[in-house]
Amino acid sequence: MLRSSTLFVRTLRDDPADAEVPSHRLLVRAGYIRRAAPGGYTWLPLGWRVLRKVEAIVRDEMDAMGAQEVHFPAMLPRDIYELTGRWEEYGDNLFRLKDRKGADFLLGPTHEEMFTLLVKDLYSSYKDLPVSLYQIQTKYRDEARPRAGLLRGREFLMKDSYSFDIDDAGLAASYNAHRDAYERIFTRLKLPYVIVKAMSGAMGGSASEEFLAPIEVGEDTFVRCTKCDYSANTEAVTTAVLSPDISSYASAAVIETPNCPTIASLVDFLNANNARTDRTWAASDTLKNVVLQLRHPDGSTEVLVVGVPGDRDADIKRIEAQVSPSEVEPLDEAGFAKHPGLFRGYIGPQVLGTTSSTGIRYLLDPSVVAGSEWVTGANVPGSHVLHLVNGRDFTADGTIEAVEVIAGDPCPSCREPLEIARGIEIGHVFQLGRKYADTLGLSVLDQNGKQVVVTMGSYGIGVSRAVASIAEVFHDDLGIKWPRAISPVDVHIVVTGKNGDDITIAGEKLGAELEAQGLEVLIDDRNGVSPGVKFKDAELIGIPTIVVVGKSLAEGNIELRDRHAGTNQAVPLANAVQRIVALVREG
RNA sequence: CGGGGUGUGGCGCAGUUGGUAGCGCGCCUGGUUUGGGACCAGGAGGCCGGGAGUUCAAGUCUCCCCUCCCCGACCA
Repeated sequence: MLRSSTLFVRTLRDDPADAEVPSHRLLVRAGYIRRAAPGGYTWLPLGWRVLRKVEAIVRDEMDAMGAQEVHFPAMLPRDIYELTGRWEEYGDNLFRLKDRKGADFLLGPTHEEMFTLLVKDLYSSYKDLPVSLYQIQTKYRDEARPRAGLLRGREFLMKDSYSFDIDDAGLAASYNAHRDAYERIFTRLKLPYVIVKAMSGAMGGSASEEFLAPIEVGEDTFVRCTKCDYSANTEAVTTAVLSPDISSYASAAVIETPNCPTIASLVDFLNANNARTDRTWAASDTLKNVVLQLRHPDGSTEVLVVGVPGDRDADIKRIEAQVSPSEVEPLDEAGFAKHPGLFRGYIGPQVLGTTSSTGIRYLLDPSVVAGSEWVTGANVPGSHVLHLVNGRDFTADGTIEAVEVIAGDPCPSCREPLEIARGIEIGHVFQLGRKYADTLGLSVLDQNGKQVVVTMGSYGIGVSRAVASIAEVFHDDLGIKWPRAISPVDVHIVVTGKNGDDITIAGEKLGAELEAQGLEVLIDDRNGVSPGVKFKDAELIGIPTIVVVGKSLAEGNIELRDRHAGTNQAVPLANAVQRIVALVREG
């Protein structure tokens, strides 16, 4: 039985000034964690219990799906990360250190290399596969900006697992097994989640999904459909292509548009000098050509123009995700100087494209559909062209998802409006493919005696982050409200008597009986502490079931308080054990 | 890494034109209290983020560095 009188904890009456988000504030205030270093936290007894319970659920489900637990060192030699180029690639985010001989080491930010090499070390036949391995490990990343307590630290606990298969079908099965296990884990943790499509980045084609807990203080932005179950990271959203709204089939016509370098000035000019009869001109009638510069990994650069509807902004991050590993930036003055054919504000698709006069690659956002009609630059200062039809008057080199996704955009799956929300990434499942196996030489003999490169998946759950996310979801103004499965104990008994009186004796006896039934009990046995203080502490600490043994004992009752529901009911002491045990067992 | 803010006992804060540090909570002792963060009395606890400087004298002024928080960049 944990006793408040001796438990190593101190609750704070005031919010710590440096904590902004609720989970950070409450975990510190209730005595679960203490900051020990920039981005590093000490787990106090109550917090450590919660962390271990989350860990236990993760372990239980990983074991149940057939993955096997291993454990690597956190401190790893440089040469292994040199093999995949990640010693350099990871940049400043990697914690590096030297041993006494001057040899380089790092603190592992993730362990793909180690797992790959371990399997290579031990296995060499298709008969050994598939296999899934995992560990629950402290990870180190020298984040540019640790924040929000446990939500983004520089040292954190993560479950990472890796699957190894002989072929794509096997990988898909391993991937789905992990995905299912993750759903069970987050369900048991009572952590709400949405599974969003994520970018698979440079490797291309591989499936990648993130588990996000929809919480406002989260760092990830995602969209979800208000009607169907579509959801995606904003970078990974695909545009719903609608049929073009063609109002006329007039021929393209160049008109003079002096002093109209921006979309707004152009629209105003058209409405004043070239009004249409059916409606007014709008920004969405115009085609905006955004000039970008790609910086390729080899250091070379390439100018790229992206065409988007004039009422929408281009989302550089989204574009970048599709051209990764190349980097994207707007073309600067010096860049424009090298392309005299481009007149800023008057650029039109007639001079764009790899086969055009400029030879500049030209891509269109999918919302610029074939057959749609636009007002756009005439490639002469002070002139625009009307009725330019995609496919009739110009073509592009292809499409790229380019516009900034906004609330109300149509869902790619059902066309209903999308909404935008924030979330915390609590899990990620990813079909890695053969990237690591290739570079590290992990292959096995197949049934024909031929070497086959193994295909891998990698899967992560932020364990310490999950603790914070749960506190983020389950709290109120008074404190935390733990879900039963991960509460530091099952029952919090508040005894409001004085040492040695009937109330204290009854409370102690109840605690012992509950413990005999296998429950974990915290009893507030502090002497001389007023009931108000004990109630406040109990609410702050947030054990889901609070049992008050106090003045109602005179009528033979105890009080059963439900921290989640906020209810308080009198229960005869004689039935207390049975009632409480039933409550805890039913979860 | 850029912008803004911040740093004074465990926690929250005050500290004037430079004069040698204070309040509330918490903690200790004694007493009175005991159903919603009690009261009285007496205590302990601070290199005022670090360093350098100006000055007879620096929490306070100057310079450099660091921390934490927020926004952005970054983030398997």
